[in-house]
Amino acid sequence: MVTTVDDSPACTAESHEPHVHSPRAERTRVEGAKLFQALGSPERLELMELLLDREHCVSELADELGEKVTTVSQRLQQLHRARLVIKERRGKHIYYAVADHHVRDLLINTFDHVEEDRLR
Amino acid sequence: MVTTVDDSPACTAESHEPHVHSPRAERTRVEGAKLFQALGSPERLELMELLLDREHCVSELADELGEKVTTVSQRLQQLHRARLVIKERRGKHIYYAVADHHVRDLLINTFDHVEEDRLR
DNA sequence: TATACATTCCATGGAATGATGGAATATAGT
DNA sequence: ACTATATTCCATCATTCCATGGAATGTATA
Repeated sequence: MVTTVDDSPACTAESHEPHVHSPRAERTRVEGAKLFQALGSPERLELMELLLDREHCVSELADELGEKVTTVSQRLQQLHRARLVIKERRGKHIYYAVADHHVRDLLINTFDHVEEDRLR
Repeated sequence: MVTTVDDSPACTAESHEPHVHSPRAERTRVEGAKLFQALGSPERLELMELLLDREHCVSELADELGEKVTTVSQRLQQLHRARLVIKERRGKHIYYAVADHHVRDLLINTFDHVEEDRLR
């Protein structure tokens, strides 16, 4: 059964119900899309997963994943552009970490959701 | 300041701290990535936004957005493959709706997050 | 300042994505 | 069965994405 917010009459072929909609700003969609797009690869999700545990520097992540440093750096920058991670230089290293608890929750909820979806 | 879960010693150039990590299944990342990837475009987000209000049939959405029906249909199928929407045929029309409250929450939280991020 | 190490910048080639038109399928009404 | 409407399927073409190598930048230490 399809769950809807209201139960206004369905559209007909001839004339569709005029739909009053209070849209988010175009910019919200564009930035939201960037955020989702950045999370839309298993490789970058794996980085986020490691960062959920604790901060890591670039070379450490590259080691742990068996990837080239430049590759990992590019991925991290993508996540950083989407404001999903923050970075801080300390000495020779640059440490990346999950940006905030919103992002943390978003990831954990989504992982849980996907895993529980599999049981049904 | 970078917030971390623990405060284990930082990595050094010579030897990185071995990092014990209980990873999610590879499949979780792959499916999670598909979900995020599907949401990773302003056009598809606009569809989801309309569907947050109520269910819509394909032609209705195409009308409302000024897009070709085939284009909208393809976008909807992508969202459907990622289990973000469900569909139901009633007569000549096929109605799409947001899959469940998890998806609804995910979208609303993310939109809010992006909008409030802008204020800082 | 010279050297080593960590990270980023930049250009490139190959793969994946996405919009689109036209054909195919499904459903309802005559 | 025939017609009209709604949606999807399929192939194509242009765009975008992504990993990678090599150069450049930044930092610490001798």
